[in-house]
Formats: sequence, structure tokens, C-alpha cells
Amino acid sequence: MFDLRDRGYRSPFEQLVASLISARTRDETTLVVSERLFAVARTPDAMAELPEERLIALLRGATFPEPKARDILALSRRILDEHHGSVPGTPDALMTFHGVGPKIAALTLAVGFGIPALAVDIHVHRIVNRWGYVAARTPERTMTALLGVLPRHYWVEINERLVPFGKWVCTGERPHCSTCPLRDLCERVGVTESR
DNA sequence: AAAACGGGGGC
DNA sequence: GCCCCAGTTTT
Repeated sequence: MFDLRDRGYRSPFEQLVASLISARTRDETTLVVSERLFAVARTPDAMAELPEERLIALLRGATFPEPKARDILALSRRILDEHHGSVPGTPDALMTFHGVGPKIAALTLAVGFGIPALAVDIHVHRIVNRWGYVAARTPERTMTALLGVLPRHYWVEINERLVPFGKWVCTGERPHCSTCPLRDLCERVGVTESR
């Protein structure tokens, strides 16, 4: 998902919604659409009262505005009905919402609540494999491996620092090794892609 | 584990 | 027209 904390305090609910909007969506788009939406509705109550057509219009520009509008409306109502209006603070509860899977759940917990949670997306998977610390074919297996090795204290850091690092520096194609602050690390562990 | 799903923006 | 995008759901 999407870390909005550098734009002022954001509630777990806003973090959850922004995370849902960010699925398969570029960061800049997520930011613009989220801000536009939160200017109108920033709580489950306000969100649940939004007519679906209005919400779809507010989400225009994001990917899949219609399915996301339905998901956001449905989870807002369920937060009101089943959770006293507060976003639940466990992965299992979060993943019962349609459209919320392991990554959105983990990032909502990590960024929204500050609870240790690990979401190994494609970027973290690539970096860890590149470094050779874990030889895992899928992000799921990389996550399992990291959960067994990494102190909980660092899980939040991975979500908030390593993912952006993978997006902007340790990219899939043409990694920016010449300006990478961790180039020495790569050379130490013998990563030959370093350029 | 792999395919399907849902689309908007950039080149 | 083609491809990517802080993913989730269904085969």
C-alpha cells in the first residue's frame, strides 16, 4: 500500500482505503485519488453514506474504480456493523473484507497501526533473492523464510523502506547500482549484477 | 502454482 | 497497440 504519514496523520481507516486504492496502481495516482476522496470522506461513517456513483466518480483515475468503490463501501459498512466503527487490528479480520489480501492487510497493520507485520511483495522478493539470502521462487516462500529469520522489530521497516527501495533503486530492469547506498553490500555478498 | 480478473496511464 | 502497476480471487 501506500504510506501517507508524511502528509500528516492518517487513521488506520484512511490507510486501509488508500492501500486498497493502490492495488495495481502507480503511487502518484494513488496519492491524488486518495487525497481527493479523503477531502470528502475520511471515516467509515462518512464513507458508508456516499452513494456508489459518487464514490466511483471520486475514484476516477485509479485502476478499477467500480470494483474498488464496491469494496470500499462494503468494508466501511462492515466496520460500522461488526467492529464498532474501528478498523480491526488483526490480519485475519482484515482479510475477511473482499479485496483485502495479505499485502493490504499487512501494510494496514504496519503503517496504520504500527503493528509488526510483513508483506513481501514482488520488490522485496526480488531484492532478497538478488542478495542471495534466501533462495525462494515465490514471494510467499520468501516471506516464510524472512518470518523465521528476521526479528519482528524489522518487519515494519521492510514494508516501509525496502519496498520503496526496490521500486526506485534496486529495480528489476537496470537497477541503479551506481548511486545505490547498498552497493558495498552487494559486492560483499557477491552479487554480480552490480554495475 | 497458475490463470483470471479488473482498468487507467505512459510511451 | 503494448506493457506495467505496493494485488486478490478463483481455477
